[in-house]
Amino acid sequence: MRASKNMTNSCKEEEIDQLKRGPWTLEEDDILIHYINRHGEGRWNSLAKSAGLKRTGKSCRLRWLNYLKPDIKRGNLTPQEQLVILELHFKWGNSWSKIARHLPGRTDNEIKNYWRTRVQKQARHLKIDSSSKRFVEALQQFWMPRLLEKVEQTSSSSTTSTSSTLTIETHQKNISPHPQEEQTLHKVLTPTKPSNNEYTNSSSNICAPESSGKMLPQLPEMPQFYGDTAYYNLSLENIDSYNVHISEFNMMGFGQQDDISCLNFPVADTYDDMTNDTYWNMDQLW
DNA sequence: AACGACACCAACCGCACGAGC
DNA sequence: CGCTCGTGCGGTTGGTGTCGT
Repeated sequence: MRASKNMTNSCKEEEIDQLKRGPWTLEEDDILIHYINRHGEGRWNSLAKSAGLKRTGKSCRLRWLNYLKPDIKRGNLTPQEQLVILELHFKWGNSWSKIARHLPGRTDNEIKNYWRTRVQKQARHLKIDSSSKRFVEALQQFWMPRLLEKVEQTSSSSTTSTSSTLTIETHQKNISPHPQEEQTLHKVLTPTKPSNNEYTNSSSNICAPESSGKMLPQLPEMPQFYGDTAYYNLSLENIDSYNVHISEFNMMGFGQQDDISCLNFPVADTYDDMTNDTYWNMDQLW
């Protein structure tokens, strides 16, 4: 009995020794794709054996889910996707797979990598603990507005894609004004400069919450244009937070829109160090 | 051109959990 | 009840490409 058990163990060890590790070859990919196309996913250990792959079931599963699956989206994360990641991370923390479910075609691994390489890098840069409230607030105050700006630029420059409707809500509260912060937030509210040089309040980019289309009372009638960027003559002394509703991202699978359509940006206390743009390496965001 | 530092990301690892026996 | 197996998850590692000196 013991002998047979030892034999089983040694056979298993031998099998494990023979298993291949490291990067997948094109041939292996091909085998896995064809096998799954014919037999479907699941039972990864037996799948690996039946397909003749000298890989663990785990390895096959990972390769399929993170790389080979047909609906996997490749390439850089869009500003929209980055916004969703940031917002959902505030909500759920490092639940990458949960976050990934809201980003069709993106894998938990990809999102995790994005967070670790890009977001945490900013934290290191700012010398703040990435899990700290301070960093979260910094992201909400300086990073997300820039992403929003990017989203807006993308949507306004694109004539064919579904436009992103950004809905910005303000709350009243006294906070100490900060000049640089002021400029940042002004730019969040930047509409695309109308081609005919006329700005109208009917701009669909900025409207009241709940998709009501009502204009924000805090927004001035006319922005000041400097180049292609419009700056509102808006005092931030009374603004406590933004709620940004992203109601029409051109992305699939937003069935649970209620969960994520409202991006809440509380404006925190002053950030003496972080308000300087040089602390934020925006080039690496997209 | 050579080298080191750094960034990115695919792949691996260990753990947890549920199902089935 | 305890064991094994399959699966999923988050954290970590290592290979590779890029950039600066």
